[in-house]
Amino acid sequence: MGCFTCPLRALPLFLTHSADELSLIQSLKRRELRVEAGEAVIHEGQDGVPLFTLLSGWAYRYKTLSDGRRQILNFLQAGDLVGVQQKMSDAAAHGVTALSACVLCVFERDALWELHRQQPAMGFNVTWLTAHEESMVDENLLSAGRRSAAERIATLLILLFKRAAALQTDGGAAGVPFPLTQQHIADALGLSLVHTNKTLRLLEKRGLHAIRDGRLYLRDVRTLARMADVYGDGHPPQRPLI
Amino acid sequence: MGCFTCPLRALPLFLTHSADELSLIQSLKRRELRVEAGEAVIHEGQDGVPLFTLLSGWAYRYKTLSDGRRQILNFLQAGDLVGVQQKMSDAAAHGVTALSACVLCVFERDALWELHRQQPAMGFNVTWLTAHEESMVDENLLSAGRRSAAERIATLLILLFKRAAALQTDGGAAGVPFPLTQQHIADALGLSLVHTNKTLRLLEKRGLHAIRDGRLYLRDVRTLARMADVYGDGHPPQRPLI
DNA sequence: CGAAATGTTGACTATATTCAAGGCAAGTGG
DNA sequence: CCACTTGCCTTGAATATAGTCAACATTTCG
Repeated sequence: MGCFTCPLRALPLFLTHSADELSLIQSLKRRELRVEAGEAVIHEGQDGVPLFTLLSGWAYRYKTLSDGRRQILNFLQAGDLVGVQQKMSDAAAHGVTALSACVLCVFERDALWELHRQQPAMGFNVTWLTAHEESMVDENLLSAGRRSAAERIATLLILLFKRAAALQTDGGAAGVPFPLTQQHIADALGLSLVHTNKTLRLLEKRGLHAIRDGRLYLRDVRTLARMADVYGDGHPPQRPLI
Repeated sequence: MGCFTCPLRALPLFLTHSADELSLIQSLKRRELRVEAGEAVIHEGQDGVPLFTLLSGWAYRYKTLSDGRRQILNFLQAGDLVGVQQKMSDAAAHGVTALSACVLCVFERDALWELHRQQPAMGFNVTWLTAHEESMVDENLLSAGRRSAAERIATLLILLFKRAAALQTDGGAAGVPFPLTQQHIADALGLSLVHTNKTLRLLEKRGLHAIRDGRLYLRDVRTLARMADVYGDGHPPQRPLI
């Protein structure tokens, strides 16, 4: 699949790039990788990890403790860059696993450096995407550290919904795909599975949201947003796509 | 103060950069900024934030909820880049406050782009530092989400100690500076002040660490490391300094 | 010296975890 | 086609970790 005709780029969410930039990206692309739901994209502690861009599907980054406790760090959706941190790893890396069937664009080993070297604007975009992902982890840390269970769930639902809606043409009017199980939600929010279930049911009974057939519907965004205490009412800004 | 004679660069922790690279950094530097302990470097939500490098002292990044609950995202020490995320802000930004008296190097407004444009290697280093900071937030999220109070404190003490020790010539043999109050520890770990105090006293009574006169001493690194379940026994890798 | 910030401790409470049991839906093999 | 398994969701009861409240000690600093 050629980068020039990549359907993702057609979305208004993404910035347009010059022909030179697209050629560079195209030249660094090695292949596409398909993984099924539940399969690992990167194993925790693995090295020699290439750079990927997630073209479609959902995945998550996570870390585990030696006794098996798992923390999901953030969720990845189409357009997200995967594997930047592994290139800089000093401390233990994280794993990446597919939540749904995914297609990834696999870049060659030194793509990260070539992007910076050949097209500084693309290097800047890598920095942008990395800083942007960090700000999502920041938000999750605020949740895990300081929000109540209900607030955490409200925050997660709103933020995932917004991101997913920005990838759709209808803006989420008919809900968005939602491939997470309650176990994923629990692991992302630092809650137990049982407590996650009870809190989720509570919010649903109050008419704030619904999850059915693998789709998420927000029924009362106003109340959810008040609970979550997140700003950024409008649409997310345009972002680079590598 | 000239970048070529910057005392920080003399430390073995930092990579050496070429004369061209240093000249560029020097040319982007506008001034030095001194802030006292407790003063804000960046206010939450502020915009038009310049890029800084922390030359000496400690600071912290944080986010707050509207009712005042605060989460410290990570701690900043000499050599850390400050303000990268604000340049990319879509969601709410974070604040940065000095923990001790600090000296910061202030860069001009478009320094981030000039670094990428004029010296791709320096652009790559910005990406490196950003990804590295993200991995520290990842680790803190693992703590807040999945570790017990004692484990969280053990993790924080070890990681802060290692970073601070790498900036000293004695490697931390006589302890390291430790300008945090228990309130800061609590806010970083997602614990209450009271519980933080009790847990800290417990670990100290067991002979694992001591905090006296604003310095941290690790008395039993082995046990702390086992509690924390962090890998990375050796010294941190060399890192770029901008 | 007095005020304010920080640290310490006990008693009580609450939020969230653990344990246990069962339900439902989808997939598999006889 | 049906029994059986498996994964995910649901619920109640008992328990535990951590939070809140309150009081006081200690240190720092003007």
